[in-house]
Amino acid sequence: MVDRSKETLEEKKARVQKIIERLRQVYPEAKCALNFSDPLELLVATILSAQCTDERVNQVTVELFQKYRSAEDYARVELAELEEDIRPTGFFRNKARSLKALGQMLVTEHGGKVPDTMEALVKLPGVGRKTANVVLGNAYCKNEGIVVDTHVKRLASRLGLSDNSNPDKIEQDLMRLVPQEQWTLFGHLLIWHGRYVCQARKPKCGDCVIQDLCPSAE
DNA sequence: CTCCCGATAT
DNA sequence: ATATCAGGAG
Repeated sequence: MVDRSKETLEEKKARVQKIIERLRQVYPEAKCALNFSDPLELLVATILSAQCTDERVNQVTVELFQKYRSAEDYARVELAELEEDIRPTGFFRNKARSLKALGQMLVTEHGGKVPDTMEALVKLPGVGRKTANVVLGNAYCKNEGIVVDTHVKRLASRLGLSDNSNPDKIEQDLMRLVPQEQWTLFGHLLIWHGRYVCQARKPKCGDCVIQDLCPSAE
């Protein structure tokens, strides 16, 4: 199907455009699956989404966002109480510790608001480039990077778009292949496709619309 | 690299 | 039984 050994950079960029066009047709609704109504809610939901399905996060945040309406609310709450409020999302001790420290830092360093730059976001506790990219792309409509989560990591590898295993290096590889204005869209499309077709355990290559563009297709 | 967390799918 | 789920810190 795809002989990647003798594919030039330009050919690979063209293949990426075909991938984007096809996935756009299949997933016109692809967007952030986490429910939120402001940057703080999205930041919190994204931290909770680590090693947890979006569906479960959305269940927890219904009540969480009614109780915690500002950075101050996270900064003030007793750690044990916050742990119980987010327990079903897993890693609840680490996440609760991050959220409380995050709330405190937002209050002391950013006037209680979520910053809108990569530099400031990744300095926040529990926030790496993946989480920062989700907030920048979906709450602030900025294409400062590409979200590399478990789905994007897996699909970038299977599609032969990166040979690296480090998420930051994968992101750099992808940013060279995708025009900046498509960075956020690209992440959503790969995540949708990874969730429904190109699954981790048993990819449904028979149902895949980019099978002929994939060096790993069976 | 390991650890953190537990529900669900295979 | 084991792998996986919109990761990040030590």
